[in-house]
Amino acid sequence: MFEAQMQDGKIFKAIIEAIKDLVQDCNLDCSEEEVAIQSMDSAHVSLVAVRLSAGGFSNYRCDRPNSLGINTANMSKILKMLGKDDSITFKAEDESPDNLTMLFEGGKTTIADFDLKLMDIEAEQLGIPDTPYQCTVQMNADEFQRIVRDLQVLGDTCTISCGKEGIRFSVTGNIGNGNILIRSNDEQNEKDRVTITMDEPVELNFALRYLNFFTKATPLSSSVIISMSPDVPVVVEYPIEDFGHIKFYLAPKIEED
Amino acid sequence: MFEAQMQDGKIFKAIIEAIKDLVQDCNLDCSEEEVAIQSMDSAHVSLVAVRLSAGGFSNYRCDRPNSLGINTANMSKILKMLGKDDSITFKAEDESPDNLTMLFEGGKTTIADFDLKLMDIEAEQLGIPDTPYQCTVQMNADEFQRIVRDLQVLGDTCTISCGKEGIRFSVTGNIGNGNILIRSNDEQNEKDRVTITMDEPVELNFALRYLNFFTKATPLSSSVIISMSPDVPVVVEYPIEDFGHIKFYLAPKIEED
DNA sequence: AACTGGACCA
DNA sequence: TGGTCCAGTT
Repeated sequence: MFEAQMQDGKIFKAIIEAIKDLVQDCNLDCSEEEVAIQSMDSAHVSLVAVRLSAGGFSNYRCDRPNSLGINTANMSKILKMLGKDDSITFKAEDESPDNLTMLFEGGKTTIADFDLKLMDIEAEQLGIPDTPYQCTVQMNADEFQRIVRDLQVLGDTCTISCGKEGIRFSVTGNIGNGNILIRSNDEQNEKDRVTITMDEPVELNFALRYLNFFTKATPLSSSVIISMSPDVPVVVEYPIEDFGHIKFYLAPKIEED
Repeated sequence: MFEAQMQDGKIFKAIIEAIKDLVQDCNLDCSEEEVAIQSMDSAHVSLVAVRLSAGGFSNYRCDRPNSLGINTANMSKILKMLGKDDSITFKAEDESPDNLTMLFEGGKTTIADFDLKLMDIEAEQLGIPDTPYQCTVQMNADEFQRIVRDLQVLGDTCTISCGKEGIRFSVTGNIGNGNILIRSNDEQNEKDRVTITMDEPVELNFALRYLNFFTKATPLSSSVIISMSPDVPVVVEYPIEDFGHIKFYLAPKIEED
């Protein structure tokens, strides 16, 4: 038996909205410690990893590790029916369940329950090396979203350079070039603070198209954490309060000479 | 001579908006007691019945019963010009009038009047049995609208089950199943109150497409009254304060075996 | 599917 | 008056 209640259901809704453009089908990997999602996007370019630790749920029980294969578009359709302040209770059988049952509870009078048909999804095992990164930047998530959206009008590829003084986003395109520099600072209010932790400067190129997909997770977090090392995928992480995080991985473009 | 003034013209506008997707042409049946509309929808699947009692109008005079055949789309176009707080005064001749004249009066300075061309519409007489129903549920109209809209993503057919404890809306579809249960209650504020009056439980299937058409009448009323008996059409009624009601009838789908 | 404008609600 | 939600549009 798997059963877990999330008080603030819109967190789960936001997660599904954040990944559904990248990932068609994925497993909810439920264990005693967490509900996790790990999946390459449909084009096998980027990777999504979600962690919802058991401690964030108000009730959590998972007798046996289990993978629940969902179609994200269908899940999204059902979550459209989630009320403003509804909680979600997830339920599934232990042995190869056919359905994931979700209870939406809000006002006292209304209870909605939905069965989402599950599917078998082969779990490609994805080794994510947990190595330290050469540069890590924490900044406002809305600002990151705006930068990535804005720069897309100039070109497809964004150069992200991280040094002590700050992080720079640069695009070279037909109509012109652009540079946005975010300076490291120590603002009073956490929202505007920009924190940089680094050993050596790093400069890497990325496809703006994918960075834009990642920023669909912006509603989940006030800040975003960008981690880079030479020649390895960048990590774009949105912490999810009480639960864990959603992380996106994207390999750098190789410099064309 | 027929002449009637409706202080709050947007009630009539809302009625036309509510029925114009179902009914192309219909008669305004004017008598000493009321203005009534009765019509099957174009596909002859459902039935609309409106009653506006003479008492709701601020001036009412109907010398002779008369049927004014209108095209709802054209009526809607004229009503688009109704001002925010305008009253409407309807005027028509007794003997087979060619036009229905409508006066829109709001601020003291502006008066608009429009003549809508009338047409002859054969009045198919529609016997609506006025039998008591086995289950009657009164609930919030907005909530009913939301449920019917939401469930449409899961499938075409909705099972409505009414029992003592509440009313349940269920849909079975390809991507999964859904159940929304509204519990009978005795809320303080009338808006959230759910009242169930019943002899025996009833369970019937309906086309969500039509239930959705009916909810176009939601702006007319804070609550909706759903009445069901086995094997007869459901009645979805929106009371219209001071005037009467708009009722929709829809035959249940026969269980496929 | 994303964006937009419009409507309703707080 | 601003925010949110929904429907229509590209």
